[in-house]
Amino acid sequence: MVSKLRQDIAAKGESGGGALGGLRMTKQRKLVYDVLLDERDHPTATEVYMRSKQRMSSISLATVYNCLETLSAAGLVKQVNVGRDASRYCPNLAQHAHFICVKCEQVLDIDLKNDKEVESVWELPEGARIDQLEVAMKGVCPDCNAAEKEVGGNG
Amino acid sequence: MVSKLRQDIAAKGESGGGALGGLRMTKQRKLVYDVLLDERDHPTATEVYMRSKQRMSSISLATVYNCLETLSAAGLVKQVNVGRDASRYCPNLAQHAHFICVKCEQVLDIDLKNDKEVESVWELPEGARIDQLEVAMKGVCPDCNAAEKEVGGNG
DNA sequence: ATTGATATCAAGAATTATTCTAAATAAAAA
DNA sequence: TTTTTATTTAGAATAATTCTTGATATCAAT
Repeated sequence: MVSKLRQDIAAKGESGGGALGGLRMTKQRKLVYDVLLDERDHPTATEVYMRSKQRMSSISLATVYNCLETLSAAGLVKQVNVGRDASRYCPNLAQHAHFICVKCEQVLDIDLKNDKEVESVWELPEGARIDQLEVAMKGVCPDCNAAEKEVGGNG
Repeated sequence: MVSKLRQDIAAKGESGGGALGGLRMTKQRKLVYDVLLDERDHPTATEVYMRSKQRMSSISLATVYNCLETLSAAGLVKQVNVGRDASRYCPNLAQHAHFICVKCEQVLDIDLKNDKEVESVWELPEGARIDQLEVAMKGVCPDCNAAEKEVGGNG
């Protein structure tokens, strides 16, 4: 049921409408999804709301939250949590980690190396079923790191 | 300065008192730390508060938050975030991941395999400095998984 | 012990992200 | 068109956390 929503959005890329086992492809959902695709900078719900509002002034913050939730449940979007900060959202479905720069606050996608598995480095408990794996890194991004060295020079 | 607090707590294990470059080893901090050491089930701040209150009825929630923050900053305690749930705290300083069971909500420490590095599986951006790495897994723990199969038997 | 400076505590107010509620609207099915 | 169901909207409610302020405790020096 949820997978049909997914298929629908991916295939059509249009808000043609149509029932999908109960889930509907609405203007709002399409808009929110487009906003995420257009600027892949891991916006928060509020940021998505502000961007969405520019194209559909009537949309509400609650609806943005609803849409993000629905899209996440449908597997089209990933909710990104780093520490206690507001959740961010990204439409990159490949397995990846997130890096947040404590200086400029930008979030970078970190891809998995070829032929590697995240799970392989952990002593996983036998008999457990793992549904989700969230990897978040905090630090200073290459840009800020370079800028820091130039100014401070304090090794 | 912060490392002295750390050393102090680790070495003495007592609330002897004493200045530590500004940071003080107070009864409250020691208590909060002891609570974490006594039951290593990754309690939330509120849970730590309730347990602490049994031993020091005058302690306040705000103080528990302060202590947890101080201990985290000192590197004695790790703040564990899984999704948007309340932060949990653990005194396990070895590098490890966390697994939370969506059924029983218990949190398990997942150790790193010998000779493995988490970083090794990721395409890390060159020039970045990584200060923190948080790995959180969600799923069903071995116990709940076994119980589930007995009852449902569904797929 | 007394004093002065500073760190910490406690209680409650404030903040913030998020979820909930209920009525209105839109879309699909009949 | 009518009926049914899903969704949107606005605002209230919630929950975790942080902030504020005055009171207390601790430290360092006398």
